[in-house]
Amino acid sequence: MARQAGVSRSAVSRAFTPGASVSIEVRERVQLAAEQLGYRVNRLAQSLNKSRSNVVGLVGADLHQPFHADLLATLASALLAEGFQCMLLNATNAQRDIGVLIERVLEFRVLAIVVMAGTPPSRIVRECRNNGVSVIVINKPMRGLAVDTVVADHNAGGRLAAELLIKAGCRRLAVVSSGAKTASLTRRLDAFCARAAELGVAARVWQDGPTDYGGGRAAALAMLAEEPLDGAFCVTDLLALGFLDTARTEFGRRVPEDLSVIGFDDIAQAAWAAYRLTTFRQSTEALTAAVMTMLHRRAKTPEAPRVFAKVPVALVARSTVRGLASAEALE
Amino acid sequence: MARQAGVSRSAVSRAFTPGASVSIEVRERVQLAAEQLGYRVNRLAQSLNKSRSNVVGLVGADLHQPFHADLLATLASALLAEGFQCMLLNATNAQRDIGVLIERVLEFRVLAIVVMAGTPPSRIVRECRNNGVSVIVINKPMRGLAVDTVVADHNAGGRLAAELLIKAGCRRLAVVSSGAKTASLTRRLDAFCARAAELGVAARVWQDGPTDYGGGRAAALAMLAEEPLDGAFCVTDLLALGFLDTARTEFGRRVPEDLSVIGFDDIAQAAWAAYRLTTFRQSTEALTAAVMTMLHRRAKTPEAPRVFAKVPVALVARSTVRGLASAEALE
DNA sequence: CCTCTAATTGCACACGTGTGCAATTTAGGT
DNA sequence: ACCTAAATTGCACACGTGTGCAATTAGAGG
Repeated sequence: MARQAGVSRSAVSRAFTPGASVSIEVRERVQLAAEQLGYRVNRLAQSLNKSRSNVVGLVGADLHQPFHADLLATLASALLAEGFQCMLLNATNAQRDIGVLIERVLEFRVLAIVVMAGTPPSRIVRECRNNGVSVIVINKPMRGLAVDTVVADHNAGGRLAAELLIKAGCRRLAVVSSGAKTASLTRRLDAFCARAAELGVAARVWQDGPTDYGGGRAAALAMLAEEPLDGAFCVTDLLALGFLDTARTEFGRRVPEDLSVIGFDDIAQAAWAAYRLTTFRQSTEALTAAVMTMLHRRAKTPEAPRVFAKVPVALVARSTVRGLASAEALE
Repeated sequence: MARQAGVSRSAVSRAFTPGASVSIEVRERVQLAAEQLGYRVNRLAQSLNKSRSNVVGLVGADLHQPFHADLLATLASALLAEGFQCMLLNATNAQRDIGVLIERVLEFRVLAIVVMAGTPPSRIVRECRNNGVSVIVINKPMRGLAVDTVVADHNAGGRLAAELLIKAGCRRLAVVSSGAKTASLTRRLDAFCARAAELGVAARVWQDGPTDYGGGRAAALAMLAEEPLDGAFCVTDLLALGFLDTARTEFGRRVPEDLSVIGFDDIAQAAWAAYRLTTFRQSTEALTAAVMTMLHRRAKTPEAPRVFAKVPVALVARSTVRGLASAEALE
């Protein structure tokens, strides 16, 4: 390659380095030769040399869930647009799994790791820090660990959900969650219960099964058979859709006349005509933007103190809460 | 590191190479030292040395669509389970976009590239071949290019859909597709039309808008206003769900009494109680398995002739075709 | 034409690993 | 105890790139 262009290897390197000291004549000669030979800079060698690559590890789970898929999509697009590469790690099993996956990606001297779901073992996180790999965690506050964190405002969502249902006249409330007691899910649940209690209404709590359509269905089957609920806050849209479908199909409940339902996330399916679910929008764009900001900040000042960003959620009023019309814009 | 264990650098390398010639004593000593120092083999250097990494590039698009997300999830899991790493490239825009993304990942000397959606420019494909990067394309037969291909049997699905609708008594048929005239979509559409024509029934063709819920909705709004269709084959579940919802909500059609609907893919939402859509299952597991087989074959014999695998689709009979009960198992 | 400065270029080293080759140690058989 | 074969180990090179340092060239000013 250097021979083909009639210059030294250094010249080639400089020709591909923006802002390096090369004459335009040499640069053109090199680029011509590269064109002919199909030459392409070797990122492996490059990264090896500076002992840091431009690869970002994306740790995810449950990609088959719409919200997770959306988050992955917007995050990956943003990273690619800014010149990073994405290494995908989708954990399937447990805690242990996610640890070994991160260890594998560390072998590539990644620039950073973004945790979209699941909890990385703190031993691993510390090891990342020692190796200069910044860690950014989404929707999971990790106490005492030196990681940048971005969370949606689950608390505000949960509280507002309680207010809306009670304002709609519901007095027999339930909150539907899953057996996977994730930080974000628990937060939504607790906020709802706390606010409902403040307003003098008790809420039945369901925490069992998977965090998906089937989980919501199971909750409805179990609870609606026992008592006549008139308001349910499901901590996830998937749970809400399963709950809603089952309430209608198996118990003949009319929504929102007999039963009001609120979800969380605002996945695409929530807007479908069969549901028109009232829910809270957790903006993947906003989360992604916060992540990108943190990434750049870390790149500039690696030793900066950890950052905590909170992204607001927005009520999307559709047709599953009694007396709350679509047109209404509550903040 | 070598010093810490009191051995040569070569010994360290061999200690981490399965089957290399090392005494167990040295291997243990090295592993102990590695533990203490937090040493981790550098894949960049390793790959640079053998001028080939164990990274597979995954080219996708429209990750927010359930089927694509599912395919990505199962594919990534399988690759990770076998020790590969996944680099995610989700193309957002056009043809051009996908080309530059692949070029970027080629700089990492990837082992292979799996195209899950979109059409890679043939110039790039040829370049991959020259660099010993195997290319595997899913659901898009590329004529004259040296790529391994795996496709689902869109043809069989389309034909069977026509037979089922006609057997159910439908005579005013429509087939709903989108403006994105993808190979797989076109294949399903053509097969449906051909079989319907063989059976003496004409089908109105809709090819416009995006390939999602909104596209199906638009199709329903336009067609049902004009003529009283009694059977529709939507080439994608998302299209089908949008079509079905709109037919019910906006036109008061009862499904399947007034109108029979068949989809394609069998995404999770198709099984939901609000829809119970009759569709064809395109198994992401089967597609993934075929890809893995091809990957191994290429790794063993790089110069082997191109392979073409066809994965069968299975009818999932639910409740949107008249007279076709869920229990029925039509092969 | 000379001198001083700035720009360009080449050399050589470092990054961390795998492996062929030769040297050394170990085991095994009599 | 000795000889032969096998196993183990170290040395040195290669992979492709970035960069400090020195050398060379170009340019400008007098």
